[in-house]
Amino acid sequence: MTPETIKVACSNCNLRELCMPVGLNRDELQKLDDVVSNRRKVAQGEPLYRNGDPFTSLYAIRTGFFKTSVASEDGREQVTGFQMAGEIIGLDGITSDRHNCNAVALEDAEVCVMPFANIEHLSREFPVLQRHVHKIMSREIVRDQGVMLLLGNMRAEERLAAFLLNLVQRLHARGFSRSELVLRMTRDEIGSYLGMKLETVSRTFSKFSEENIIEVKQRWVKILKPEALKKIFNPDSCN
Amino acid sequence: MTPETIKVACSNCNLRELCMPVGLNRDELQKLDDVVSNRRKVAQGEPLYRNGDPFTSLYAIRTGFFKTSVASEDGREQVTGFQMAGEIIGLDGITSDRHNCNAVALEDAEVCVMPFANIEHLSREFPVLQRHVHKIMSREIVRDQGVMLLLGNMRAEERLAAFLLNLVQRLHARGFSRSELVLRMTRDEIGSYLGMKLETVSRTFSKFSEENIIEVKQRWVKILKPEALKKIFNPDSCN
DNA sequence: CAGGATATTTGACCTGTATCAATGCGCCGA
DNA sequence: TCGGCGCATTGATACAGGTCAAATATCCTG
Repeated sequence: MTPETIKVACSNCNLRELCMPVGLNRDELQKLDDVVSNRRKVAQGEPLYRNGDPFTSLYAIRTGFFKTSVASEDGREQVTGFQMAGEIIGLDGITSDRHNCNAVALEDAEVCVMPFANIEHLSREFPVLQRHVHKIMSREIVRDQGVMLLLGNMRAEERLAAFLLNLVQRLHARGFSRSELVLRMTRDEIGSYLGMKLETVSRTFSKFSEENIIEVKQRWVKILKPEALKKIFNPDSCN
Repeated sequence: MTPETIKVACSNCNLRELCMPVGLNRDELQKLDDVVSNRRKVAQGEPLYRNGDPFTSLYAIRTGFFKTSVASEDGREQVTGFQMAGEIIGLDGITSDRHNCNAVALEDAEVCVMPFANIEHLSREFPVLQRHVHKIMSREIVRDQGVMLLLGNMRAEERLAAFLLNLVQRLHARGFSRSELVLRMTRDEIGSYLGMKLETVSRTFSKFSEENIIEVKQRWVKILKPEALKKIFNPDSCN
């Protein structure tokens, strides 16, 4: 094991097409290495941070899978997102210098720790990085608004179809299959994200399965008819 | 009309405790004046920007009331927020250099136009401003996640109670009554925001009214028992 | 000031999803 | 290899909120 493989380095990370370094040139990439202070492993089921924790850093996911969630004061949990390799989490903490949600690893994971002070410092020097940070935050806002549309307007089948299409699309961007996936989350967590009960999630999976749109076996899912899913998600896009 | 009243100037804007200038000192405030290129009036019902419009600027609301909304491809609209004086809109446009939602004035309004290039330029010079911009974006993310919790987990009464409490709290921060308000949006728009049908919104208003928690007459609402609303919104906070 | 368009309220009924409950599957540790 | 436990599936039933419809109130315009 050479020092290079141990040292934190965006400049030779294989996620650089998906993660913070998007669009940076070689020089800027070198500089970005300084932003990442170290890596941190998070075991399955363990929190990366919790609601109320002091905010210091953003995290770039190297490996593994996370969920973020908020809770109402009487304990109801809402999953606000599922994050995979190359995605940035922790943005919720900037407003109040404390985290405003929980981030829990759904499988053993490793993240790059990027102290936010470093990010701010460097993005004053590099407009490209500054712009990139702004885009990441804005993208999260747009994503959240898409979830609102889902939760506010769509029916169970539409929600699940949208969810599956979104997941598989993101996985495909990471080199995985376009049609097969292994869910890292429980039916309950899917339900929490989609605003439905776990039984409804299960029933909807079964329904899609009966209609030969997908094949399901517990956490393993194969998408047989992606167009059918798209049509459910967006009735107008038929043909 | 003196030149001063026409010239755009954060340094003597009466919203400076609520808007972009929060926490800036006199010097920084002077600089911030340069960020605002001009003002723009938007008549009731008119869009400030539309989904797909090129993104150039953020907007600080000086007067008036806006709604932002996204739409699914088959035309269903989801209101993603209501914005009032001192709030910043347009953040949705940063990711893709095009706006990703619609912003429509619900009453005659005036906004300060802040070209995003200016904001980025100046926030490279002033860490305080940089931090402030980041906080504004992060706050929007946290707000959106709160809406997800609302849409995913709460029942109609809880949603409307939360909505009213939030509105009246923001209005109070702007010097308005803590208990009386005039809704600037229709039942349909409230319903779209809260993920329920206009009839349900109306019924829920009537229910609160029968229980003497509020008094309603069309758009005019008086909150008689704020604690009762809080209790509905969060069953655990009772006493 | 009249008249039509728009927004709101209210009622009756229906449906999608929640709830409650039982069974089944699969993984992990002893 | 065998329990045991967490997760998933499936069924039966209930209910919150949606849908459809009609009456009423308000606002704008000519």
